[in-house]
Amino acid sequence: MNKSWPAGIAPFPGTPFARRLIDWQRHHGRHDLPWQTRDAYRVWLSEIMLQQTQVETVIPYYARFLERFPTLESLAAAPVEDVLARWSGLGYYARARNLHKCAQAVMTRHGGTFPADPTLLAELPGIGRSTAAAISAFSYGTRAAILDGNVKRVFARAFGIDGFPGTKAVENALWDLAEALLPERDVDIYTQAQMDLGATLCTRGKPRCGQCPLADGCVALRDGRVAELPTPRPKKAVPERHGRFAVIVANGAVLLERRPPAGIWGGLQSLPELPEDADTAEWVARRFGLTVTRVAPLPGLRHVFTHFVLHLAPERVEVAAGDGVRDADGLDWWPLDALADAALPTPVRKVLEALQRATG
DNA sequence: AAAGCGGGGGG
DNA sequence: CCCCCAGCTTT
Repeated sequence: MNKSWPAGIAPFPGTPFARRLIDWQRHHGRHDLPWQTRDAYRVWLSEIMLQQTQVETVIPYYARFLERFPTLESLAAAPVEDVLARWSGLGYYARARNLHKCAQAVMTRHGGTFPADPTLLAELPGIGRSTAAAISAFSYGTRAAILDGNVKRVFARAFGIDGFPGTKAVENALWDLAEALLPERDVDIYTQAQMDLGATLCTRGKPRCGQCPLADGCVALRDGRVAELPTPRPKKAVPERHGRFAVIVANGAVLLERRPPAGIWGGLQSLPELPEDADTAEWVARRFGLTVTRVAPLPGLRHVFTHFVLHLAPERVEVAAGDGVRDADGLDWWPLDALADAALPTPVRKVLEALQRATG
């Protein structure tokens, strides 16, 4: 309340910033997104899915997820494997593991109801300061500031804020601004307006400044700096890694191995990873107690992560029918026609779907 | 091919 | 606390 206006930042001329956004939202914002309810469970689910992921991508996942987990109770009671299976393809799978933990925490700590206080929300797994504010504003009308990528971009341009928003100093300045600009009322509309303005007008490339309600006060537009703000992340070289994966097939099923709970593709089902120098047939025979009848390379795949590039080299391994697998913990023979139900990362899904198409 | 997108956890 | 990590889509 009554936060002091940040130093060196000029207020918007005439109509205040928040008023402009709220007025704009009523006519030009999005009002028909499937999670625009006051149901905190649905709001929370959407906000977690929307972390690092755009609206259009989220919509089908959101629908399929709610179909399987219609209530907080059903989600909390489900095995984490089922949660990961419905998350498969969305990426950042720690979000799904935290989502599941969070559902259980809300059941035990809060009696099955999400708290309205953003501070309490932010103590739950997977919910940080911005997500907590969004959930409480949308679900309960709480007066709390968000600061997501859209807001950072709008602020950086509108107020001419230099510096990469990932650095502590710039981020602190943006949070101060977010708090100072927060309106007294209609915070839910204001919050949606910031997201919608950033997603539909003040986009990264080709922003539509001609339609922007902030145009007459926008520092970046005035100074011809729209294209250079916000300041981009400093570039860094990404290392390359190589991985060999065994595609062990028998009787129309493939052997999947659950990955360790943390790290890349944590908790997901994947293909067994071959050691760099191992002889494929020998390693598969020893590791799984299977009799290998044939090994053949499959087309490789280049998969780009933010911090490294992974070259996947899959090898098709045929084994004698009727062989059982030794050390069955975390291992599953998965029918190729049931891949839709598997908790697979996208590149592994690609490899297996190509194989399924090839073998019919 | 490069950049964008919130939060968790380790050093 | 700061730095690194994670996976997909869009441009």
